Amino acid sequence: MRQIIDERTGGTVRPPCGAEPHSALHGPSHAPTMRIAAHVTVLHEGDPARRIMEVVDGAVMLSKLLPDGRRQVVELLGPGDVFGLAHADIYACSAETLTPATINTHDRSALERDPVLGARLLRRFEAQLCVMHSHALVLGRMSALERVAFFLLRLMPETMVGGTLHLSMTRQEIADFLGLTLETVSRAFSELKRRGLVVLQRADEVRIQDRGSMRRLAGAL
Amino acid sequence: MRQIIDERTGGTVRPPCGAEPHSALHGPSHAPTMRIAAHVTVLHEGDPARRIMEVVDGAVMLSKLLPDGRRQVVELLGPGDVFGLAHADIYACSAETLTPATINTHDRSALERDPVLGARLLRRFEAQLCVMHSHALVLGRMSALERVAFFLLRLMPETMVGGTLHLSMTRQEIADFLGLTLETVSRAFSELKRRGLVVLQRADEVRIQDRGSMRRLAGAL
DNA sequence: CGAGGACTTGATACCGTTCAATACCGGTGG
DNA sequence: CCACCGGTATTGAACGGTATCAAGTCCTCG
Repeated sequence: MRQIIDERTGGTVRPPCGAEPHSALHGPSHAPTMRIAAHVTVLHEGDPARRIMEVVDGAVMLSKLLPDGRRQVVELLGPGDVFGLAHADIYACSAETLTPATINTHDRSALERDPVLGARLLRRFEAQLCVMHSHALVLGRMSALERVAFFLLRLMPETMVGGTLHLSMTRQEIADFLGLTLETVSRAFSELKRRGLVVLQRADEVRIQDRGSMRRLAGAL
Repeated sequence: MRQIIDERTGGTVRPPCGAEPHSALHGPSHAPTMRIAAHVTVLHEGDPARRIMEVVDGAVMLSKLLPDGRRQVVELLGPGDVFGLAHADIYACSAETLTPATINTHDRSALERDPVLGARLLRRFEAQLCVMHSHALVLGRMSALERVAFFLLRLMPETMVGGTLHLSMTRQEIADFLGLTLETVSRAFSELKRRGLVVLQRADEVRIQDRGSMRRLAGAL
């Protein structure tokens, strides 16, 4: 059995589990904005789906569980990304903050009425669907080393060239995202380090040393 | 090296490769409907993305390639599903018909103007995104046998209980969808047959014998 | 009847998992 | 300040599932 839901609530209130997280800190009742600590589960897979959420700031991780406890992190979200999707009025994924996050929520009924919101979500869904397509390629066809290289490139935007990337995920979370075990992820990091493609200041601080080789490994992201 | 694009054009014209498939058989020029034979590549990954397509009838497969030829089938589409998505005005996937298909195309610019179309696409994108989430779970965390069981259940709707399912995909295509090799897919079919969960009239005609066991294998679809 | 393609099955190799031991890091209390 | 502790990460050894390589079979079509 595996530890699934991390309850290191960073000191902030947790929204009323699975029901309506209506803590209106800012904004009107139909689109409240919430400030949430890191490592808080915002949504539970299987709960009734009443709201759609938008990440304003911070990072959120969506995951799904198999009955026997195997977990897959299906999406990593940043500012602008949308979650709280549903099949048959049931949330399809759990959502957990990776960092402190600001989240905007909309009532699903508002979706029908607000065409501006609809247009924004449409663009965002298209982008997220494209990312999922790439991720299917990663999960279905790439080796462990390639997956980790891809992961790091994805987290390190072109802009920040020489910067140090802070990973806000544990090896286990990265493994669940990449369809590997934490040991294999760790070995892959060590191998990338050994080859001189990355430098690990600490376990959660990476600097990409040789971006060209990384790209080649990741199949040209 | 692998055979990637299947050119068994079933006798029908192939739309002008990658450019605007404007064969207006039915409907006005801004939303032409095309009738396309089986095994025709409608869209090429990397081509400029001008249009959004909707499957009216038939089955379409979306796939992505790695530089070295490895392929992943990222989505299987049926009536109502949408494809032709893009990052940076470039098609993110290739699209190939699995059966004869009827496809509706919309100019991307029409998307901005037509809120009814937008609302329909939004609902559909949400559904497809949910399916991709499940697929990530399949690719990242399931064994070969589980993947094939999941695949068959997904293709066999609840309604058709005792019916025979006709697979319009080769073992290679199924393998590329499930992140396996064709040999492993074949072995999985044989194993399901051996266990009495399915009956194979022919290689491409399956009957699900024991739906309960299949569900258990697939992790309750 | 023969040819080609798709599928099945077998033998072996390899990559990633599993199990286990050890190292590291931050925090707490002596 | 240091010893200790819990959680996380790294590393090693053995195992196993899937890929790979290679026949051989079945089906369809000419």
